[in-house]
Amino acid sequence: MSGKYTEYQQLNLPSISEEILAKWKNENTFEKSVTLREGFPPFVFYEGPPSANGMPGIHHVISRTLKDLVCRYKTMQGFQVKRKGGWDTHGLPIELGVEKELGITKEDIGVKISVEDYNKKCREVVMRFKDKWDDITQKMGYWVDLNNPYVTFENNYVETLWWCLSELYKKGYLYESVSIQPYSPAAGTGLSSHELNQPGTYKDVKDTSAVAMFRASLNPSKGGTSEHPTFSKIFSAITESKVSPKGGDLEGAEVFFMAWTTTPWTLPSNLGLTVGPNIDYVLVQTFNPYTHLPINVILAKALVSKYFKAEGENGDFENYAADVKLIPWKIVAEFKGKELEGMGYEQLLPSEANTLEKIQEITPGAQPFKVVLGDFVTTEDGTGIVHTAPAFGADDFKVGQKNNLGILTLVDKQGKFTEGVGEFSNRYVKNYKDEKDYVDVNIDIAVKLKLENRAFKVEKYEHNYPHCWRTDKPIIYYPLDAWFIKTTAVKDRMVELNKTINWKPANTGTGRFGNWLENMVDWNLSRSRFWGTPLPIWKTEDGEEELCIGSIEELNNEIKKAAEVLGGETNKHYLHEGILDLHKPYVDEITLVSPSGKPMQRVPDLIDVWFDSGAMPYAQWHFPFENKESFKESFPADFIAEGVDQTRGWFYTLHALAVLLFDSVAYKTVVSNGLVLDKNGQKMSKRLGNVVDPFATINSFGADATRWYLITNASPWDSLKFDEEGIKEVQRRFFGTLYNTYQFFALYANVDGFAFKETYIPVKDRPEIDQWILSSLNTLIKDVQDNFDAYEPTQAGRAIEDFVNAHLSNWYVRLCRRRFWKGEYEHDKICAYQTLYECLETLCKLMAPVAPFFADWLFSNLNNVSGRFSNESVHHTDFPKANEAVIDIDLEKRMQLAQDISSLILSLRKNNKKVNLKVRQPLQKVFIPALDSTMAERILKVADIIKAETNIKEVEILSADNDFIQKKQKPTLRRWVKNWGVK
RNA sequence: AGAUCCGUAGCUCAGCCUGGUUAGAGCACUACACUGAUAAUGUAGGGGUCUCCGGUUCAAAUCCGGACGGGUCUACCA
Repeated sequence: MSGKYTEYQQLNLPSISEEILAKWKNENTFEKSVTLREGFPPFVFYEGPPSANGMPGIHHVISRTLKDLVCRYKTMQGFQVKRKGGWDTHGLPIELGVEKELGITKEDIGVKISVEDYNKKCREVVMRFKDKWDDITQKMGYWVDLNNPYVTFENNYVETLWWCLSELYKKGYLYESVSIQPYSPAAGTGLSSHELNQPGTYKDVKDTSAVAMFRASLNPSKGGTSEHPTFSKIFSAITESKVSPKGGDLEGAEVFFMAWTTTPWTLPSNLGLTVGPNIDYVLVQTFNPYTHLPINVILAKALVSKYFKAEGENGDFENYAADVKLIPWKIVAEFKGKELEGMGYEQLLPSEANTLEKIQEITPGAQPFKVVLGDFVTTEDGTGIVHTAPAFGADDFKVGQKNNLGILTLVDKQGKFTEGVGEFSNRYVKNYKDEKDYVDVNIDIAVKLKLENRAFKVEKYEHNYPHCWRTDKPIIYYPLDAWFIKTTAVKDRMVELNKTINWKPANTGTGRFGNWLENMVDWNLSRSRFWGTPLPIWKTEDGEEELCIGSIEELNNEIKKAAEVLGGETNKHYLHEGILDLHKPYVDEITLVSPSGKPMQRVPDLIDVWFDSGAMPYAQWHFPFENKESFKESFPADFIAEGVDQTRGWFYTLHALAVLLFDSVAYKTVVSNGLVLDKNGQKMSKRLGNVVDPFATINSFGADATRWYLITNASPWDSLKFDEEGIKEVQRRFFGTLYNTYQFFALYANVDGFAFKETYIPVKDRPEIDQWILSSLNTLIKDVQDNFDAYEPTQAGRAIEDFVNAHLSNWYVRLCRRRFWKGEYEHDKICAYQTLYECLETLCKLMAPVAPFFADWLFSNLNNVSGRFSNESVHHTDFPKANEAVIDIDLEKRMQLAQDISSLILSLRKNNKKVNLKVRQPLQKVFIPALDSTMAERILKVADIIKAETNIKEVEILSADNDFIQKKQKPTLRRWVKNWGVK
C-alpha cells in the first residue's frame, strides 16, 4: 500500500494494457481467478476451436471478446469458469494449404509423396500460426487455458471420436449408401450439407445455358418406343395445320421436346426427360432460329411467351427466310404432361460411352430415352421439360430409379469427361485447374447442338450456384458411396430440445436454426481425403461383414486376433507395440478378421472435420476412457458463443451429437455474433483489401477501447460496421472522461491525504448530491447486472458510458469541484471523497468484464492506497450488488429536473431576443412554472443547484394557475388536431 | 425465387414491443463560457418529409398492408 494515488501525464491505453498484462503474467491472475473459485458452482463454457492454420482476424476478436466478458462476469458473480482452449487441426483447409505449398494435387498423394510424409507435413503445418494466435489471445485479454488445450489430431481425441462413432453404429445411426451428393472436383471430395451451407458458397455466376431439342422418335433401335397415342395426335395436328411454309409443308417435319439446362456438360449423360403430370404443354410449329429449318417443338404452355414473340403468332410462314427477324409460330396442339409419359426420343449426343448396350451393361434392363413424370417440375424456368441425367442431380436420380432409366456417369472424379464421349473426352467440365487457356466445353457442346439443329436457344444465364467452401470452385452433384449419420431419425427430438436452448438473438434459434432442423437431411460423414479422422470401420471384400472399432484397446485385440487367425505377415508391424497413430496410412495397413474368418480392410473414408469439433464436449476430456467426472461436470455447456456462420456448422454438430449420443442439449445458451463489415458496410475480404488487422488495431488503441467499441457500438448479433474513428471516439469520450475523473480525484485526494481510512459515512448523512450520485450508481449496478444476465452486453456497456459521462463527470464532479479544493478536511469533504471513490471503485468492477485492463489498472490505483480489498485484481473481486436502500427514485427524478431546468434557463439567457444575458452576469430571479405541487416540491429541493448552475439569486415557483404568465394559445389547426383531435 | 432482419441528423446509434409534449444522444460542424480536471471541461446553436405509398385511429417514427433499397440466410431452379 503506497500513500499516494498515482498521477499520470496523459491517458495511454496501450501502455496500460502492457503494464497489466505483465502483472497478470507475474501473478498468474487468470489461473487464480479460476482456482480462487474452487468449490463454487461451475459455469460451463466451451471454446470453439479455431484452426491455427490461418491468421486471426478482427472478427475473431469480437466473438472472443463476447466469450471473455461472459466468463469474467460469471467468475465475478461467484462461479468457477474453467476455459479449456482447443485447436481444430484436421480437414480440407490444411490439406489444400499443404498441396499448394508442395505444388502437388490430390492425385499426387500416394504417388509423388507417400501418405505418411504428406500427413507428417499436415501435422507440421497445422500449428503454423499458433504464435500469432497466442499473441492476439494475450493482447486482446482473452482468458483461456492454452496450457492444456485439446488438439483434435491427438490419439486421445481421435479415440473418443471413434467411441462416438461406434456408439452411433451400435444404435444403427451409421450407415452406408449411394446417393447424389454435392461433390467438389477441385477438392476431390464430397461435401456435407452444412459445408454447402457455409456463407458465400452460393455465388452468382454466368453459365452457358442451352435449350436443347430432343427429337421425338418412333425408332425403338434408337431408344424410342414405337407406339404411343400422343404421336398420332401430334401427326394429325401437323397434317391439319394450314400453315404451309416455303419449300413444302411441315408434315413429316421433325418434332422436338425442348429442355433447358444450365449445365450442358450433363447432356451426354442424359437418360430421360421429365414433365409435370398436370402441366399443360403445347406443340408449336416454327423455325429454328439458328438453322432456320422448319420444326415442331413441345414445351409448357405457360412458357411459350418466353421463347416466341407475340407478334409472330400465326405469322408469315411462307416468306420466312434466314434474314427475317420475326420468326412465325403457331400452336397446333395441346396436351397434359401425363399424355406425354412414355414417349421416346432420339439420343441428343450419342457416343461410344452412352450406347444403349453400355447403359444396360451398367444397369441391366434399363429403359432410357423416354419421357417420365415428376412432381418437382415447374414452369418458372426453362421449358417445363427437364433434361434428366440421373447421375448429376438428386431429383434426376430419384426419378431415374423409379422409371428404370439407368445411370450414366460420363464425368470422372476430377471433373472431366471420361473416355468415349467423342470430341469432349478428357476435357474438364469447368475450369477446375485454373488453366489459362481453358476453353469452356459447355460452349463447344452448345455450338455442336446449334450446328446439328439440336439447339433452340443458347445464352449466358446468370444464376446462383453452389461452390466449394475451400476451393471456391463450382461443385457438381455426383453419385458417391458414402457413410451417413441418420440425423433424421432424431429430428423431432432435436427440434424439441432446441426449443429449450436460450438463443441470442432468439430468432436465430427459432428461425435460422429451427428451419434448418425442420429441413434436415442425413449427415454425410465421408471425406475422400488423407489428413483427418479415419472412419473406424473394417469390411470384408464382399461387403458382407463389417466391424466398427470403438477404442484403441479393441483395435489392438482385433489386430492380434487377426494375426493369429490369418497368420503369415498379417499386421506384423503392429503386433508388439500395438497401434501408435490412428491416422492414415497406418490404420489402412491393418487387416482384421471377420467372425467367419475372412480378412477385413478399413473402408478408405475419413470423416467430416465438423464431427471433430461437434464431439468436443466428450473428446476434450478423452471421455469415456478418462476424466469421467470432469465430463459429467461440464456437460452440457451453460454458454457458448461463435459467429453466426457457425449456426449450421459447430452449433449444429454439437447439437446433433449431443442428441444422438446423450439425448441432451450440448449448450443451454448460445450467442451468435454477426459479421464484421468495413466502415462502408462492405464485407471484409482480402481481395478488396479492406481487412482490418487486429494486431495493428490493438497496438494503436489498446485492447480495452477496441473491445469496448466492438461491444457497445452494436448488439453483437447485428453486423458491425468497423470504423477506427469509432474506437477513437470511445477512447476519448469514455476512457478519457473516466481517466480525467480519476486524475481529478487523485490530484486532490493526494493533497488531502484521503485514503478511505475514515469510517464510512452513512449515505443519508451526506449532502443531497452525494445521495443522488450514489442512488444513480446503485441503479446502474442493477441495470448492468440485468443486462449481463440477459447476455445483452451492449446495453450494459452503454449504461456504464451514460453514467460516466452524463452523471458522474458532467454533473457530479463539475458541481462538486469546489468541495474538493475548498475548506478543511472534514465532514463535507470526506463525504465528497468517499462518494467519488465509491463511484470509481464500483465502475472498475462493472466495466471489468468488457475492459479488463483499464478496470484492473484503475482498481489497483485506487486499492493500492485505500487497501479496501485484499484481492490482487479486480477480476478476483465479487461483482457489486445494488443496495436498494440507497436508491431514491424521486431524488434521481429531481436531479433530472434540475439538469433540464438549468439547461432551459441557459438557453433563455442566450436566446433572449433583446440582449444576450451571459452566465457571468448574475440575475436576480427566475420564475419557474410547475405543473403540480409534486413538481414544485421537487424544484424547490434542487433550487440551490439551479441557482448555482445558472448564476441566479432567487427561484420562484409559479403554480399552474398563476396569472404571471399569460398563456395565449393560438394553435394552428394542424397542431390542434394533432394534440386534441377532432370531435 | 422464398425466408428473415434492417432503413430515424453528414456519420454511429437510441426511441417502436405498450400510438399521445416541440423525435433524442454522441461524433463532426458553428458560436460562446471557464482558466484550480487545462494537450482538459462545460454551454448553446444549426442540422430530420423518421425510405416511399396506402390503411387503421381523434392521433402513426411507433400498429397493419404494399413498394423500393440494403444485409443475411435458404433452395433438388433443371
